Amino acid sequence: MTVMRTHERVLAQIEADLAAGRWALGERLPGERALAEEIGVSRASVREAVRILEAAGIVRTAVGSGPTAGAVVIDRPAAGLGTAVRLHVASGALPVSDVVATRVLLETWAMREAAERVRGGRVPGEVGGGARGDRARDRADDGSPLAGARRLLAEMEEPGVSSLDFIARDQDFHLEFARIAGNQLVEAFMLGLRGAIGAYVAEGVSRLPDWPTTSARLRTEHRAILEAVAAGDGPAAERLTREHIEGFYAEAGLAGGTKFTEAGCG
Amino acid sequence: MTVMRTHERVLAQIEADLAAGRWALGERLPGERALAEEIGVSRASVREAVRILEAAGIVRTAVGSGPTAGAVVIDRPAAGLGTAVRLHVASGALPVSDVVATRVLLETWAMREAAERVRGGRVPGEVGGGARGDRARDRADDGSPLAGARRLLAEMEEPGVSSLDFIARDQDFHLEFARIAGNQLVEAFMLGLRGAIGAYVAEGVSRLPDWPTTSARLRTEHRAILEAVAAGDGPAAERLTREHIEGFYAEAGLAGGTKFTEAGCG
DNA sequence: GTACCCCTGTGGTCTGACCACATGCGGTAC
DNA sequence: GTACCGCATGTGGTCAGACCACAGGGGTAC
Repeated sequence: MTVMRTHERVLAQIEADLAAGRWALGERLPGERALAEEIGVSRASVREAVRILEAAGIVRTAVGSGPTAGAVVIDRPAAGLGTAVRLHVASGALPVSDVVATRVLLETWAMREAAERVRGGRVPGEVGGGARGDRARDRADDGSPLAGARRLLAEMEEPGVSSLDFIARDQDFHLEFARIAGNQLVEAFMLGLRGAIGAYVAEGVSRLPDWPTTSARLRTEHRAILEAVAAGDGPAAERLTREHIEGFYAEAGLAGGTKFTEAGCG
Repeated sequence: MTVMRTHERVLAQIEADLAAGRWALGERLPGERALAEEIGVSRASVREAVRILEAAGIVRTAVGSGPTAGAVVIDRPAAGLGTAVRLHVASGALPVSDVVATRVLLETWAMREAAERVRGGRVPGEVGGGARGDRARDRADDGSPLAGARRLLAEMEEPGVSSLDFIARDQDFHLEFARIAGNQLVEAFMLGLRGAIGAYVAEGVSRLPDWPTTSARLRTEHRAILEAVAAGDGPAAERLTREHIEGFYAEAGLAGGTKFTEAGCG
């Protein structure tokens, strides 16, 4: 039995308190000084534990005074997953192709699941996942679970939209179906992967020979995917999504979908 | 533009150096004091950055002297992913049911991909993934890519094997196919999920009414999966795996997720 | 040649201090 | 009574310096 380091003891204590429900989402942890005295360690050790919590997306810290200051319990699993993936890609041990292949795997699953849920009427509500609050979801809900996706699609089809704006809407479009699929972990992981390979995607876009043509094709594919989901056709949604993503990465020069195609997942 | 905090600057600097290949796998970072002076910050800030790297599975730290001491660059993405998932489950924002569903998703993909790769003869080598070294893989290689899986299967079928040993072999059995599938990120994520819900699985096993009967069924299912992979039958491997995992969680009372969360976190 | 011991460098931890910041209270001017 | 202003307060952020335990390696005594 090895002796725990001090910051590990602090982390374990906080984790246990979290599991016991000591703090709800949005509530504040005690101050670093108070926490240090409570556990009987130095403030530096508490800070190291808080750093890990922050990197994992469990808390966010802010200076100052008032209810928004201090270490607030949040829920951003994507932050932690994305950080870990990004660092491993940077260290060179994790190939980008594996990251892309994993993204394809998750996205195709999410799209198929979303279609099945639309058909079965089991679409989660807007706030069903709790106060995730990663971004304002202020779309006007016309009653359809696909209203958000349709709005993003319309924004992507506006004339004169920049490639950066297009990519951002594109990613939100994909993420919207992950939300509909109703698995928070998959949604978070997709968001994390997106952050980890965002730089590579942007670089790939800059190398595209003809962006207007590419974006037009992407718009057509998006609409086909949306209609497949709306029709509840899971297999079609999955196939279209796989072709959509692999086609983009192939055109952008990021080989990664090839292996997946050969695997015949679909 | 917000000003980066000091430990974030340190982390960004180290990440850039990692991406530039300043340190290879197994090499040591400069000492904390040297790093602090090099970047022009205090040692405390360097330590906070190192904590994040350590939690992400990028480095491991050790005291003392010699080549093994200090912050050594490693490659354990599962550590970071598992930590983040585990903390979010502890905070109550991430339902165990989502974690289980994600595990099913990844495992069925890996099993299908493994089958396709076996058929195509594209099985990665033993050390293809680099010095991950999560566990000794000392099986005698008889030339078949499934030798490791067969050995684990044989160990699970030995008379008198304890339930804990069985579960450990079971998880290694599943992980073996993730390795064959050749996606390091999927393999790492499966390992991380396993760590995050390991305690819940152990508890579920203890509640099983009849372990000998259950384990006998699991052995039969394992053998069927192995043969499907060996035959290169991806769809069959995927179907058998899904039934295998979902059947186990259902029998262990974890299918609902909600009930299980109450049992584990209450 | 061997066994021992101390020197050195590592991370681990603590203490105490100061800073920047955001809030909210209380005083003040009108 | 109201509106405004400024400082007290508590927060995280950062730093400097110190001491400790630990593991290795080289020098020394035999």
